[in-house]
Amino acid sequence: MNIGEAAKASGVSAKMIRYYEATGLIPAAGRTASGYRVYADTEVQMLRFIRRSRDLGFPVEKIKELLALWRDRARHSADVKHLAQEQIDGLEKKISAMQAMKETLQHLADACCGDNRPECPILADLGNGPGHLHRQDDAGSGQGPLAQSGRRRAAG
Amino acid sequence: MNIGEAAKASGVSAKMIRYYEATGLIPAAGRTASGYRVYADTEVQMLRFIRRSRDLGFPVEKIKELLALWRDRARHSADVKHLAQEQIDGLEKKISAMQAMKETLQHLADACCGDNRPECPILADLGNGPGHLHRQDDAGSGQGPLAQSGRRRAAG
DNA sequence: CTTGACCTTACCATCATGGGAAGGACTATG
DNA sequence: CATAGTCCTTCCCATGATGGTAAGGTCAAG
Repeated sequence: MNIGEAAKASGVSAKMIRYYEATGLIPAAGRTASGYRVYADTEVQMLRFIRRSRDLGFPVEKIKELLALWRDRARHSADVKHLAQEQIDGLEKKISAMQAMKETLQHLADACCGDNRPECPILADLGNGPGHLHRQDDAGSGQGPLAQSGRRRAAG
Repeated sequence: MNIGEAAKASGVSAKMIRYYEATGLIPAAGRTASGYRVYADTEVQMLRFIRRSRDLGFPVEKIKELLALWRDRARHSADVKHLAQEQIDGLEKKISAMQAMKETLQHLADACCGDNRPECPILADLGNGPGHLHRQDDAGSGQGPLAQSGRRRAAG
C-alpha cells in the first residue's frame, strides 16, 4: 500500500501521514527502492486510531500517549480512562466558555431590533465593556467613538 | 498614554496592540518625537471594543466589520445583528461538535473500569473505528496493534 | 515514448498570541 | 554626569494541525 491508498483506507490525508511521521507520532514507514512509502494493515490501523482520536478532539501530544498505551499490553485501563477524563474536562471547559459567549451574544441580539436604525445594544455593549446587559435604555448614548478620534499626538 | 498604559487600560497586550496596528485593524497610533506610540482615550476605547469582541469569540476579520459599523453613525442595526447571529451560529456549531465528542468520550469512559487491568473499551473503540459503543464485550480482542508491527524499514 | 496520476521534498500560509534579542529612551538615584 | 532599571522600538521565531503549491522523480497504461 502506498501513501495514497493508506490515506484512503485510514481517512488521514497523505499530507498528515507525512506530518505525523516527521513529528514522530508514528514510526517512519518502510520505503520501496524508489523511495515511495509503503504501509501494511498494521500501519493503517494505527492511522485509523489516530484519526479517530483526532475526531474526538485529542491533541497530537495526547494521542502519542494513547498510542503508547494502545501498544502496551500491560497497560492499566485507569491510565487510559484518566486521559479520556482529561479530554472530557477540557472539552467541557471550552464548551462552557463558548456557551457563555453564545448566551451573551444571544441576549444582546435579542435586544437589538435589527432594522435600519442605528441604535444597537450590541455595539453599545461592545463599546461599554462587560456587564451592561440591563442598561439597554442606554442604547443611543454610549455607542460609537463619539468622534473620528482626531489623532492628537501629544508629541513628547 | 504610551503603549503599556494603553494595554493596561484596555486589557489588550502591547504585543497585540502593535499587531492590530500592523494588520490594519486599528489606525496607526501617533508617535512621540522619539518614536513611542501615544494613545488617547478614544484609542483605548476602541481597544476595549476589540478586546470585548475577542472575548465573545469574534475573529479579527469580523471585528473589522464591527468596528466599521461602530464608527458609522448611519449604520443599520440589522447589519450588526446579522454579524452577531453569524457568530452565534458559528459558536453553536462548534459547541455541538464538542458536545458530541464529549458524549462519545463519556460513554467510553463510563464503560472503562479504570483499574490496573489492560482491558479498555476506550482503546478498543479508538482501534476499531466509530460506531462500536455497544460492542464493549469485544474489549480484549480488538485492542492493540497485535504486534509491535515489525518495523521493516527497507533502508531509506 | 508519452501522458497522466501519483509520489518525493521543501517552503509558505493560516490565526492570534507569546517569547526573545538587540538596541534606544526615559526615570530615579547616586 | 553616570548608572541601573524599566519601558519602548523593530525583527524574527514558535505555536497546532492542516492545506496549498512548486519542482522534480516514478509508475502504469496506451
